[in-house]
Amino acid sequence: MNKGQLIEAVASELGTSRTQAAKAVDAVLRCIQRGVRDSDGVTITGFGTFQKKSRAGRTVRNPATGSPMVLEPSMTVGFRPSQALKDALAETAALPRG
Amino acid sequence: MNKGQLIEAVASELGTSRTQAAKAVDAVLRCIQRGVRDSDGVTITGFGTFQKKSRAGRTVRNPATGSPMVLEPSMTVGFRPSQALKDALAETAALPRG
DNA sequence: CCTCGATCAACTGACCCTTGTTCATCAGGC
DNA sequence: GCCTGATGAACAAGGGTCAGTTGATCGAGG
Repeated sequence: MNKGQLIEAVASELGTSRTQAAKAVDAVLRCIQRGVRDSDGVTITGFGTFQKKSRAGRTVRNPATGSPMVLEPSMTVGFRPSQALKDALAETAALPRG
Repeated sequence: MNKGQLIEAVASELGTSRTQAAKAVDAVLRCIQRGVRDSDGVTITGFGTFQKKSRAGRTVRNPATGSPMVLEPSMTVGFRPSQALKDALAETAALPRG
C-alpha cells in the first residue's frame, strides 16, 4: 500500500474527498513527525509508540569493498506496535476460514 | 506526546475541531493498520514504511528467573523511517547554531 | 517528469525481546 | 469534569536476530 492508497482508504473512512483525506493524512503524519522530534516520542494507545532513539556508533563494513568504516551515532525512529495492533495482524495471519 | 495531543496538533493543522481531528487521526491509523494487515506493508514517501514482519521462533530467557523458554514465531510491525524523517529529527538533535 | 524507494551482497555488533509486577497515566462515557 | 477500566512504561539480564553500511539500477509514485 502506498500513500495514494492510504489516502483513498482514509477518504473512504472519513467520507470525504481524496483531497481532504490527503490533507488529513499529511497532517497526521506531520504531527507525528513533529511529536517524535519535539517530544521524543508519540504514544498512541491501541496502535503503538513512535520513539526517537539514538543509535550508538559502531564499526560497519562496506559490503562492496569489505573495508571497515566507523559509523557515528545517529537518530532513528523506532516503532513499538501495541498488543492490539499485533493482534489485529494476527487476525489475518491466522485467518483459516473467512 | 499522546493521542490527545496528537489530535490537538492535527486539529490545529487542519483548522478543524478536535472531534473532527480525532476522526481523522483514527481513520489514518486504522487505514495504516489495515494496510499493514492486508497489504503486508504501507510505504509512505517522505515518512517511512510500515511493514508486517514475521519473527522467527527462538529461545529467550525469563529475566526474572533466568530460565530459557521457547518463543513461537509471531508477527510484528516494523517501521523503517525514511531519510527525510531521520533528517527531520537531526534538525533538532544536532541543532548547533540557530 | 524525476526523485524516492526497494534490492542485494558479506559482515558485525548493537538492540530487541522475553517475564511479571505495579503505578500512573490516558481515554472514554454520561 | 470526574471516575474508572485499561493500556503502557520501567527494570533486570542474557542471547539470538536483525539492522545497517555502499552504490547503481529499475520501477513506481507523487
